[in-house]
Amino acid sequence: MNGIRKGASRLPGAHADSVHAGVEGLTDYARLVLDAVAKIPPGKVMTYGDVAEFIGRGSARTVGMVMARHGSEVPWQRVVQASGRPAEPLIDEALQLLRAEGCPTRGERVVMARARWDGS
DNA sequence: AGTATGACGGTTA
DNA sequence: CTAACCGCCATAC
Repeated sequence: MNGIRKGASRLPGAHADSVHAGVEGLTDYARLVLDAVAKIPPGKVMTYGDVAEFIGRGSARTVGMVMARHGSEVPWQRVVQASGRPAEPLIDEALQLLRAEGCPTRGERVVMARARWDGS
């Protein structure tokens, strides 16, 4: 329904789409990602791909980009790779935080079968 | 308009 | 298990 998407209802002078950012200088997409991550319950995790699917936009890659820039504002440790392993530069700290909140782990990875959150 | 990049994911070897 | 490849898509330039 409705074809209008961009253009219109935009302040004159603004470039367009996601630029101009409303809060914290975040793009609309970044807000969707961070909002989703903030909803993951303690002890549970979502993969980058899960988040993209959950918000219906982007991909695992694009979610990773948002997390790299603004992840510090949310429970970033609850977003892991599909393998259950936290992203490269954060493995140790992420595992430490996850174990502290009761997330099941084995070695350097989260036991996805038990900790993966479906968004319910 | 295009090109390059990246806290990814899945497949194949 | 590791490594290479390709698809993915918002952003930056």
